[in-house]
Amino acid sequence: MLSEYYDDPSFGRKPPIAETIMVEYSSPNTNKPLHLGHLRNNFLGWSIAEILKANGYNVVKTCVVNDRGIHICKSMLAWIKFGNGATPQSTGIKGDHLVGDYYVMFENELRTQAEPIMQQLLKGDSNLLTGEEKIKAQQLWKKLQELPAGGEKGQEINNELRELARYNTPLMREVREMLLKWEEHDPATIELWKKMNGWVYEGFDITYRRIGVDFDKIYYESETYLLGKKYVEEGLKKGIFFRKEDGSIWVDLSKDGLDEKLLLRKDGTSVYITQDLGLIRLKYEDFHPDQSIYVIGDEQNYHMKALKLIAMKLDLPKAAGIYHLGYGMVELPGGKMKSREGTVVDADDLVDEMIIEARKKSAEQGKIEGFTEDELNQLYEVIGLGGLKFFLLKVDPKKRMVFNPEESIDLHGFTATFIQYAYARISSILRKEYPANEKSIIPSEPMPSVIPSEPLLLLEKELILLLEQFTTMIEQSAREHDPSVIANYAFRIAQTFNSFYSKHSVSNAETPGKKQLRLRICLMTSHVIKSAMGLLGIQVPQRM
RNA sequence: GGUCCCGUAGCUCAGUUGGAUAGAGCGGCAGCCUUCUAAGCUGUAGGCCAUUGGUUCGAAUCCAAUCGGGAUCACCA
Repeated sequence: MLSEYYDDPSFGRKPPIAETIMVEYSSPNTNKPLHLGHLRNNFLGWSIAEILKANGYNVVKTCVVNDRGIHICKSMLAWIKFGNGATPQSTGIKGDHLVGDYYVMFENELRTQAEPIMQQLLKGDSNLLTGEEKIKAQQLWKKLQELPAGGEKGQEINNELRELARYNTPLMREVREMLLKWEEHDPATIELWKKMNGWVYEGFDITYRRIGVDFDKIYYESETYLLGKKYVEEGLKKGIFFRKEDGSIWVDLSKDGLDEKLLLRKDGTSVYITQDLGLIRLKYEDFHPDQSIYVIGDEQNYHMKALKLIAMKLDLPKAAGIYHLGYGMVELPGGKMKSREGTVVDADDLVDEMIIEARKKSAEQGKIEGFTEDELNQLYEVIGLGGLKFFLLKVDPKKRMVFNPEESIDLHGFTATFIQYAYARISSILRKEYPANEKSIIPSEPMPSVIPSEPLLLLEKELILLLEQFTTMIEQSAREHDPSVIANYAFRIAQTFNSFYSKHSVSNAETPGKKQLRLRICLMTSHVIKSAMGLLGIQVPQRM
């Protein structure tokens, strides 16, 4: 094994096969900047795509941007009301953040407007409401009177009342009007929508580039949200779906353990799942994927299960190849992230912080001699960003995880830095042995094939056995859709190498044969580390 | 209430196609830099694998129940 692959940077990867897999991930809304949860999604999606490529698949990375709907209208309305013509240029604020700021302003204003209505409702006075809502509010209020205060049920009703209050504010009325205008292609509304979305995309681009994430194809919901209706008609004809008295169209999934699911509103407009069905077809026409992986939070398990079932019932192409990679929420040590409490960790801020921290810690280490300013900046980027990616990818995607800021910037233990450090040490050895090849670290002349006469030492053997497993790991991580398999593996390699390194010398090996053997082990280890980390989207430095 | 996921060391996590003394990292304690980078290495303490019952020669792993945590069940997306 060693003599065959020691100098093969692509060791572990498989030859291409004629099978296409689409990986959909990231899929942001355009009313808010990216946050910590999105980072887990992005890193996961990107890494899974790489892992599948390493298994020989043809991979198409896609992103479905949710660029339309009431949420973006909220930002637009707040901008009209409070913006005074502010732009990213005039304020110096990154586009996605600027738009996000107006979204927050909208929510604040909404709360202010809803409060007096809520107070009225709580007094049992629902005269501010009309029709069905008035009746509903009265019913809710009566129920509330019968319940003990502070109970869970009471809280629920309270929330429903609050929803009613919010819904009936002038602000919500305005924003709904705006959405209607958008749907009627009102030129001014569309223009503003395009402008503000444009700002968001500029902002997203910067973030994506920075975190090293990209896509082969981007779909916009504004272009796809009307798709899928004809499949509903089709399903209706085939008798898979049914129509209720009010005209809405449903599918009964109770035989499959789910409930009835709405597919088309009574007014004939589509819902989330309708456009998803359309998108399946569109994706198929564009790329003919054999499998389609959706990287979406596990709170959508139910939705994705329903989507797949319906697609199978409709006999959409490759419906059986739909796979939902549902990942758990990222929580903070104090609990969930809540925008209301301002505990949302912004993606851009977090990346900045990680890099600053990398700089600080490097200075503490006192290891910055002999680097140019550019090299240092690049190194901090590699360490900071790598640390963040590794932290989010090292745990099983399916599980909820706790993001501890202090732990995430740690450079010791089960971290990217630990592995990067091992790589830098190997590079240092190889640099010394092959000074002419500092850049490539690959010797220009093949090493003489020396069959070691001495038996392998324990750590040499361990390391070789571990290296041999790389192919298996790549297979396993793809099969389980789990980059943490690779992260764990890379760590074990680095760990074993560090032990080996401190116990046995390479350049001053006991015999020339041993030296050749160890050089090969080193070379191969460095290739495997670089390759494994590459699958996670993490770079490794020659020196650090 | 129905469905689904989770519960392993003080903390964060591996291990779950059943197999030998349950593994890492952090944190604690004790050591190691005149030899290839100490962002490292070595040693040590710390666990009734939520609980109870079952299947089995054998269970952290499979089954059931219970307790605790979470998600979801919208004419929202």
